[in-house]
Amino acid sequence: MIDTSYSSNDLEQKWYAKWLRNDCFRRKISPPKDAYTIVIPPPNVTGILHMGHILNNTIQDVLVRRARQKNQSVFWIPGTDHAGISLQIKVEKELAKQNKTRHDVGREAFLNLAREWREKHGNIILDQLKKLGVSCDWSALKYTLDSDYSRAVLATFVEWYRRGYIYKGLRLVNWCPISMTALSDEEVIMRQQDSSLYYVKYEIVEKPGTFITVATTRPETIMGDVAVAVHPADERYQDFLGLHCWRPIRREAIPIIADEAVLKDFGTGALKITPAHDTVDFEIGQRHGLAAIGVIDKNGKLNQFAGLEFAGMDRFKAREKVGEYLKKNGLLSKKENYVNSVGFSERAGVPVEPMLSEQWFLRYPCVEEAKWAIQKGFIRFRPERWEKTYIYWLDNIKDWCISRQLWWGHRIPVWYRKGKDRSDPQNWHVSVDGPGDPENWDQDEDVLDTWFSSAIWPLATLGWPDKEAMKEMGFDYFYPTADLVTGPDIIFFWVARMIISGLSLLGEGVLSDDEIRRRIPFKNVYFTGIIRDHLGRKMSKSLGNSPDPLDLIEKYGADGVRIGLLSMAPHGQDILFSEDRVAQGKKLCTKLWNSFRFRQQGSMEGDRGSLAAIVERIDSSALETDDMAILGKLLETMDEFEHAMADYEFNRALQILYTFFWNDYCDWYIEISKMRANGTVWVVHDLILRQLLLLFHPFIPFVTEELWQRHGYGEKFLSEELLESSDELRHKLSKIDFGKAAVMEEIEHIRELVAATRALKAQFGLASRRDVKFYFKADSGVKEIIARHRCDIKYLLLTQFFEETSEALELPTTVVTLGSIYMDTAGSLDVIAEKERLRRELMELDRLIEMNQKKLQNENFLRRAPEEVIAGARNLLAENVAKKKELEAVFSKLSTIS
RNA sequence: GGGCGGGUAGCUCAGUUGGUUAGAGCAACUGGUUUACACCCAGUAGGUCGCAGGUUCGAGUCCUGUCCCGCCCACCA
Repeated sequence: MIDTSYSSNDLEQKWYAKWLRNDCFRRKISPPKDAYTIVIPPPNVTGILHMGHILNNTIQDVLVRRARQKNQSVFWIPGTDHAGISLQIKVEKELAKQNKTRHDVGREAFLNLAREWREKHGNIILDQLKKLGVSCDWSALKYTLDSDYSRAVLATFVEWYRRGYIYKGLRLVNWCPISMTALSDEEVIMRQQDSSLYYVKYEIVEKPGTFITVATTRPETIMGDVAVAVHPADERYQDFLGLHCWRPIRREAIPIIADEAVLKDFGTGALKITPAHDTVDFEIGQRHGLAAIGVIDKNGKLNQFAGLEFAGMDRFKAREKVGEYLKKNGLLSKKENYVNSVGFSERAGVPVEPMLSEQWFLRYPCVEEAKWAIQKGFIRFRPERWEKTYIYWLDNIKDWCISRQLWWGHRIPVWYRKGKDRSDPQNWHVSVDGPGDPENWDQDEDVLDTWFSSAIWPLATLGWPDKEAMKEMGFDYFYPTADLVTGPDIIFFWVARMIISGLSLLGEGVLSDDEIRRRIPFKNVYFTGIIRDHLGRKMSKSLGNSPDPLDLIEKYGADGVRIGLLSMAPHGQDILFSEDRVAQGKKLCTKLWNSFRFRQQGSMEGDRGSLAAIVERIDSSALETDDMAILGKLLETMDEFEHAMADYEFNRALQILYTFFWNDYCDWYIEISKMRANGTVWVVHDLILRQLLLLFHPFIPFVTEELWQRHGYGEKFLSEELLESSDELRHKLSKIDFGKAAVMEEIEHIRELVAATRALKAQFGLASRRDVKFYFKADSGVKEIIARHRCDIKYLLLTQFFEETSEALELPTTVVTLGSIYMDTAGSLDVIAEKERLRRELMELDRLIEMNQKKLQNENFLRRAPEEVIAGARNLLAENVAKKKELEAVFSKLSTIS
């Protein structure tokens, strides 16, 4: 006999190693089987495993394992992402400890340090994933800086450049003064901030002594002002249009212009125009042919154009100083507290500086097709609502700044002819391999945004664009992938861009629907929720509110963690983490383990090496209603389970399995089988347990594999076993006639009877153990049913005495569908208390009866409600009336006693 | 400012297209070493389904309004 519990860690390590050794997760290009592909969202090499990864990868593993069970040819592609800025910052911090910057060591040495770091730490997260049991094909492991992957990234750049989607331009970009690089709009997060609104007076040149006042939150950029703008229809300022005013610092005359973009009712209605440091101003400047004067440098400090007094000063310090300066000179009419939104750098956590800078941009290709793919349902989002977010983004899409002033990443494959004008495309060389005479060229210093490389993840992991590699990886077979599992926070960063890349890069020309279907990178996107702590806060390192997943795995087993997390993950909703749920997951595994201990009580003889063998052993003539009911329930459970899984509702699917396993199988069927441990019963157990292992396996792969092997269910690994659908199983069990005896209903009634009687006993404060006598009164047709189950009933009620009576007894009673039960408390009946109990129950019955009567007297209801609803109401009424009659009979007898 | 999601038992959540008496787990309480499991079994209690209207024979479910909580987007400087 096995132990009452098991060591999850030993068992999990053992099976994972065995699965790998036997290539269980290896892809096989095997048409005509359907392919089922998932690309893992590549975790950052700088990251450590957190609860989000656990949830995300558990879901993928469930999908993938279930696809294998359905005889699909599975390919789950793992990999990691080089994490551009994030890793670069890490290495720079290391250098800073030695008081060095990356420039001190130089590009090559720096890259070597980064590579070393990645060698050392980069694969930790993969090992952690393995602990979780993920069944990726590790032979296909990809890293975004692998040489073939890098070539794919560069090829993408070159191709889009060739087609005119990539261009270099002088634009206002989001500049991070800490990381010293440009950022995309998506990497800027808006935050509310307490700041001040300065009202600054600009003197009119043509009317000395007259002022126009502007309101600004950024006085430190005044030195870059090139105009003051008002709304063309603003009556207050009509007289000033065409005039000039003095820039208050670095005094110079600047024009007063009119532009529609100015809001009349904000501040004073007059706006200072600083094209070099504000997006609106930049556009206004463009419209009016104004110059742009940059007064802030790349490091966030003011430059010489800010004037000697402020040059070299940090921008926030300068804000204060300029404020003081203005006040001193009587140019500050007021300063008020103000809350506004400021764009912050996602990584560095400081406000980004809008800055004029020459960068590479991508004008997104295939934007309309990318919308179409969703609108036509070629790609489906779950939950669907995210489609709106996606479409909205595409509708408002802006060109993507793809160059980064970093070293760690894919270096932009553009070379400039030495000594020539870099801004002239005539002097450019753009190719994957570079020019043949490299000595005459300088390569662009910048690298590409990490997300640029992530955008081709589903393509490049399958070998694209190398024809040979694509063939070897089975591109044509495995692409498009089936499901993508990720968080909605990266719809723009990643999901949308992958869709665009797929659509654009797998060919040119106008896309037909069929062509779109061929090119999309995935057919379904499942968006997980965000995991929060019990207070609803996002889990994060800085808050320290995230449990270490490895600790959880240590404590509850990977199986427990997986199932616990899934059970608290409602469809696409945020998840409040609770360790209790994980503990519950572990409990389920232990319970499953123990149900097999029970099975071992019986004879282990008989072939259970296959479903056919087990079915063969079933002697259908020996089956009793209990057996048929549990088998029927199994089929019903499988039906519901399949539906839930098809809808990606994992927690519901689990709940369905859980209820069947725990309540129907363990609490009921196992209990009653103790009364009749014969061969037939054990075969039924074998069948149920086999199916349970298969059904649970995608969720808890380890413990199910262990039990599968221990009980000799087959030659193969459970991980490689197919699972027949409920219909197929129903067909295989066709020799059993579930329909003829309404067996499930019969068992339901018996269960109701037992539960009600137990409750009756408990209500009288009688110890479960105490043997009490019971009588039952039932109609003639029903007596047989009770008689058939008398043995079970007696066992479950822990009584020696359960006999028929033909009339109502003056004893505590409960009325169920099959009849009335009376409990003989052996003279210790508290008549008063019992009458009180009955009175309360009768009141409740009266309420229900009245409700139903009213309903059934309503002509509209009778006319309009569907028949089965009316029939249901009638039944209910009849039942309750009968019940009331029974209880009243007892009640009146009790009355005569007292 | 626009959009989305949520408000159901003390807690975390289920509740298909409106239809029998609104469910589960956890926590609480009561009783149990019943020959798989105390990581267990049996039972009890706990809800005016955020609020107000409306549609309907019938509303947790549909409509309108409203109040909270959370998220995303947005150039009021």
